[in-house]
Amino acid sequence: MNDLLFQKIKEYVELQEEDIELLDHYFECKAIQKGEVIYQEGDVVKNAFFVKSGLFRTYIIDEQGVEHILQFALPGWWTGDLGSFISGSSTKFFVETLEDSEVLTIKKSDWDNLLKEAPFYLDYHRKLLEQGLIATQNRLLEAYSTDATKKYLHLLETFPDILQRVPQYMIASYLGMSRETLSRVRRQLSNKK
Amino acid sequence: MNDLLFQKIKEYVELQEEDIELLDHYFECKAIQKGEVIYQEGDVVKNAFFVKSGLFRTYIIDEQGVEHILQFALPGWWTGDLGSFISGSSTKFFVETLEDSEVLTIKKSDWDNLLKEAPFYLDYHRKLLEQGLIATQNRLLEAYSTDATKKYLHLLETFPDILQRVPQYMIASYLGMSRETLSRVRRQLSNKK
DNA sequence: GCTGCCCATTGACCTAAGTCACAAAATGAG
DNA sequence: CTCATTTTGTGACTTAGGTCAATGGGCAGC
Repeated sequence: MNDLLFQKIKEYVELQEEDIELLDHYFECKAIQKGEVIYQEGDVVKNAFFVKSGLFRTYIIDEQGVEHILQFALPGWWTGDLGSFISGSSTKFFVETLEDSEVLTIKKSDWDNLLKEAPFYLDYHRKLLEQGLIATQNRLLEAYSTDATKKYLHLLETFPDILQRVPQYMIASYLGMSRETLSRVRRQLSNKK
Repeated sequence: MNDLLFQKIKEYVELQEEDIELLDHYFECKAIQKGEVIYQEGDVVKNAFFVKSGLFRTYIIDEQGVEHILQFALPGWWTGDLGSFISGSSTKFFVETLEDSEVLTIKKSDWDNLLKEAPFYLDYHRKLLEQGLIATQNRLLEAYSTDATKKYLHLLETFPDILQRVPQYMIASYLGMSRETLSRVRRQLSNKK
């Protein structure tokens, strides 16, 4: 069942019985194996993905061939590429599972219907966007005003368990530093204790 | 009149005659002098601001007392602090005019009414949030994957006129570099030509 | 036409983080 | 259990960009 989705939506808006039926109608559950790349650079993203279980990463490969991780998506989060999904342009991102995962997917046309038909969904989506924008702004400020150690400590506070689930070099990429730097940050922190 | 607001909304959704009347009813025009700080750290942001003319900056002051500019707002843009406005929490930001400006303001309760009563407005706001989130994600990736020269060149492409209107040290802050670095980047670029 | 102030430039030096290269763990497949 | 692959740790060195301090230019107010 799609309990997690309902629960997450309820954090923002009220849900009636018929709303739940509508969601059940539109969303499809799908299992995805660890290591699968569900979208890559050049693709047009035609589905939205709600993570039901497992873990995803979204990353870009720059001109020098270096990966930069934009997002990890844990259960209850959305993943994909909003820009490509909305506009139909091709994406610059790669979206990949880091663990065996389950997602709820909805295709673009159904998504648009849902937004049109279901005010509660529009409202939920809007509030989610607001939160997403605020969070991304904060990350941008962190990128500009904070050194490597503080970025790492801040991540530990906000996602204490991510370290257990993701290799360090991906954490480093997410934080915008080299894996060597993260390794040294960790050593310094453990020496201090 | 509020033509610019109508025009910007029309970029995303259709507007009927009665919608325009509704907007006229809710929004108030206000002139703000150059150099005025309309919100500062600790305030609760109680209005949304649509820039009709002039120029704003939104910045933060970090623990070391250094300013970091998050946004310049040109005519047709919104400014303020979304997080504080939505949640009623106090803001970490300073919002300041860089030129004599005019804004359309709307207070929180009216904003909420508008979202409730006017589907077109909800839709407009949603699409604006989507664009904002995409743009901020791109800036974050740029911060992590691009050197000082490329960041500057990219800004020149996207806002060719901003340089004429804003002191260089603010551009540097917006780009996440020191004013000295920006100065050297500019010298190198002019030497190359 | 002065006087001050703000801003940009420049040089000298410093430092955080990146890069490279290699070694040591850890993980996982058979 | 073993071998291969992935991931992490470390040292030596490089580098982009930051910091500090001094200089000079532009322009507003008088």
